Amino acid sequence: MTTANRVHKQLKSDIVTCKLAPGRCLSEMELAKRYEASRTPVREACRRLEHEGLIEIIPFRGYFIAPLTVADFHNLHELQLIVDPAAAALAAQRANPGEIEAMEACAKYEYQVGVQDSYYEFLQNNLKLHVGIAQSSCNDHLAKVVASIHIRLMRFFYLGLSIDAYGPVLVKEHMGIVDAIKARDSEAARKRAEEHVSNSIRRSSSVFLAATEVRLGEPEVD
Amino acid sequence: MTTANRVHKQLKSDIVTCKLAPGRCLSEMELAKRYEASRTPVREACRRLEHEGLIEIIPFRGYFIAPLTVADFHNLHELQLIVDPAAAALAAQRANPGEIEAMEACAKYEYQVGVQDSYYEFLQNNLKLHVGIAQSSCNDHLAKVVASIHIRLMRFFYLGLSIDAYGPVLVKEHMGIVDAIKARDSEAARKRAEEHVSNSIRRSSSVFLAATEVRLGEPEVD
DNA sequence: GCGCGACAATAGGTATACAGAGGGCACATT
DNA sequence: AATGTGCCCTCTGTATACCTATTGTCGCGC
Repeated sequence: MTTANRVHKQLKSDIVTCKLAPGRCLSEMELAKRYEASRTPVREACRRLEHEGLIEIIPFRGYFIAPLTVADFHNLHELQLIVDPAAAALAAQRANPGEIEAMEACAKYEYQVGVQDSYYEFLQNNLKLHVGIAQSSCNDHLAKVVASIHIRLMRFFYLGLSIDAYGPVLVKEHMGIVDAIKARDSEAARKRAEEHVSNSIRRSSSVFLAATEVRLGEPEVD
Repeated sequence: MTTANRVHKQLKSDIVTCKLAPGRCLSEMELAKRYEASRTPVREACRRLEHEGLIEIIPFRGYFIAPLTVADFHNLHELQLIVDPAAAALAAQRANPGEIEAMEACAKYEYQVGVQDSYYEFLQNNLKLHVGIAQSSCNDHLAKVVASIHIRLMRFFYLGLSIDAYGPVLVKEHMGIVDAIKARDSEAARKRAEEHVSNSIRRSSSVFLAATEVRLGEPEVD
């Protein structure tokens, strides 16, 4: 593992989990100190994260943790609604038994309302499930797209925008998708994935609309 | 324009147009000389291209122009079949007059059979059309995905795998999509885009199957 | 008092020196 | 003669010094 890889991994984790607030401004030196490395690997990590949409770089100005906007939230969900159902349909045709088993394990995890750690654990499982389904499509390019979308959406989730008493419903929807894949029913998998994403959008938008874009995207005063 | 940007742009162009053969091995110094820069911006450009799927980096070993495989060709088209029709459908709802005008200009370009330069010109217009439609969807994330897919597919086209007497048919299909967008007919746009991609796959696969994966992915002996 | 311009401070961009990992070649041993 | 081991060379990864662009501030002039 090179230093650049390590910094990338740690920084990515800190951004996705919102330990580093959206909109916050950072300098290379600051990051170098934080992760105990020199500027070169930090730069490399940041460039990668820029491409992943987690950091914005303004030449000669600085690095900013990408703000979370209502538009992004909407567009990411719109895109998810396009690719996730398609991935589920392909997975139903191509997933191997081991992959299906892994999906089931992720799908049945339910968070305990009010317990933050279990919510974070749930988010990790949720990511693994969605990405796992996409990987089972045997299409790496599709899997990359799905993973990229989900990573960006997770930041909204980590901000607590979707913490709610939806636990049992989510498990039910997740299991429904996995069951369809297990049954090799391509169209059912597509339909259930589509409904799941639609429902997620509906569920989270009510919470999300309460939060103003300004609050989310605002640079941290520090 | 920074040096890194310039190198990225030039190198990308050289890879997409297959001036640098797929599978070819390159060193940082080699690239630095070729583009008259030092290693730092070359590294940055290469890392970006790695993320774009045009270069493969093996730690401590070297840089390779990403090989073209049958699997990639298939997977990219499969993904295109998922996102392109969706983008066209959204474009029909959201494109503004200026964008539609630009689409029409690209769509009507027809290459002259046998004239290589006109084929290359056609490919550029083809890229602009597909990406333009995606951008008209007003969903940046979707547009990025569409652009990424098309850039990778272009390498196959530049290898001459699809040079054929399909010119008039292509123009007709392209115009069909644009007309549907212009008429704000979302479902027609989706359907025509889907048919267009399907047809493209069918047309190119006959040519492509003749070329063996080995020949394409083989590292250049130099 | 307001505005324009120059300068200094800051921070990213680039070049380069240095270190460490991998592979290849040569020599020795079996 | 073949194989294994060890050294060396090359090329990537990292650190750092230097360059340059941007921005904010200070001062002068209108």
